[in-house]
Amino acid sequence: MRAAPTILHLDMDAFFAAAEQASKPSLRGKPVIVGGLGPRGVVATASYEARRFGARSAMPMAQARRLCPNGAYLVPRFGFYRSISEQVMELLGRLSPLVEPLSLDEAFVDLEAGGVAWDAQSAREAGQRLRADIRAVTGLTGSVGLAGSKMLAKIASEEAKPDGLRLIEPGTERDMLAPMPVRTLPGVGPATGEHLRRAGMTTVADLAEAGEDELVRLLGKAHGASLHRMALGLDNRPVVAERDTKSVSVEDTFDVDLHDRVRVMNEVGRLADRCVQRLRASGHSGRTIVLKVRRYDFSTLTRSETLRGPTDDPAVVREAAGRLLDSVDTTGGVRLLGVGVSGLADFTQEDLFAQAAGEREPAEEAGAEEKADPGAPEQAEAPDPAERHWPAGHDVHHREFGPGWVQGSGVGRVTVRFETPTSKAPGRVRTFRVDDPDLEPSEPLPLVAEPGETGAGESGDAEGQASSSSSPASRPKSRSEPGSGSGAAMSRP
DNA sequence: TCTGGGGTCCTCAGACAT
DNA sequence: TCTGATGTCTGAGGACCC
Repeated sequence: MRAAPTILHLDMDAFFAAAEQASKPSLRGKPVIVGGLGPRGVVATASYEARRFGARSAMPMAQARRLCPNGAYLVPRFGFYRSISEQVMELLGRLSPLVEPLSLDEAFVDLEAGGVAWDAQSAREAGQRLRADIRAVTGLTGSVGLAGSKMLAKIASEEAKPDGLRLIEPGTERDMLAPMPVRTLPGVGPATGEHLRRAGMTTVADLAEAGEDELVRLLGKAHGASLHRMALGLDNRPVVAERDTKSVSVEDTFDVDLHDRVRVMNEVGRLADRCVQRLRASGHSGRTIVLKVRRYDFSTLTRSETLRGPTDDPAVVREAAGRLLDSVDTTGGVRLLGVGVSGLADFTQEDLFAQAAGEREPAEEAGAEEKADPGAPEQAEAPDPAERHWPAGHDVHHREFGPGWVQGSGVGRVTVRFETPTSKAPGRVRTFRVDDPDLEPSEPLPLVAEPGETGAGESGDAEGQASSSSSPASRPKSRSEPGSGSGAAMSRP
């Protein structure tokens, strides 16, 4: 084990929700929940205000709404979060060449490799500086854990939350870990936790005392042995800057279970095409095609087929996925379909397909929020091109009133709050027809004001209903938004 | 109104080659 | 030719993480 606490773990606090609050002054200090707004959506992130009502990540959205009926419910804007994440990762890169991103809002840094810290004192100073820099550049807060290993640094950042720093002094690790619940250790989820509880082990000290042989007997060789080492505070995994991708996949959960076999087959083809787009965008081809089917009763099965050689040909992937579907009984209904490719190789054919697909679906790269609506009625084909969708929380610009964001939409109306990240006070709310030609989707504004910039977003004083023009509107970037109809309940602060 | 999406890793079983 | 041991590959599923 490392002597000096020079592994840093950064975890941004309630990242998606905090980014939305920073972007929307009227939501600051209020419960904000980001996630899928469709009937089968789950919470991606709840702000600390929403957590006080019991809302949590991975909770069904319907349950969150019952617990926190006055919260603001927003769909994720991954492109926006990614741009903030890049700023944060750049700050981490100044500390060390060894930065291991875990997700948009989390990363490990080896401070010793960067030469910025060699003992507890210098590590603490580097951590404090980093937190101040993140706040200055993004306006958001992050929590920092410092320890001699990745496992302990992650536990430390969890303890530091929100907006804090915790350093685990060398030599104190085992005493600190001993009383903690087994679920604290990485790799212990609900199933393993219950398994251990039935064996009489509830704390990390119980695991350490049980010994490696007993844990291997209970959990298998790899898991048992690594868990025993973790329980002793031993973790020598290095910080790895670059990891090879092992698989690429896409999946869709449908708002209503699919029963029509032809529709199921069409969806598999569509998913195969999307998967290949991703595959090619990442510069890979792959040998093993995987079909995933979640049935009406939530039972999940996968079928896979390994080809003679790697491919990035959409027709080949589509055909293989179709063959795999032939071996699956879908009577009763299908809740989710997924297509993936693994066994990746580092080459790709001419990118003709990606080009063609890019022309069809220019918004694809922006992430999951841009995907086609999986919840469309089974009979319905492409939506009316004149119909515009306004996802809750997304930025818009009105020719007269300026920048704002969608507070909610439904029954042919969209409600917009006109404010920007630098507005001094919550902005005014106005409602428009969804096809109002003066209203356009827009890009997110910077969260932190440039030098010399002042607050904005309070322009105009015209009343409520806007133009009744019925001229065709230009199409918004996002093709659809599950649950945007009547379900995008928003607080009215 | 129960349970997303995109990944990784591990285990186990069966087929097959040596 | 048959049998058993062993290793490898493939396919399926479970658990976990963010």
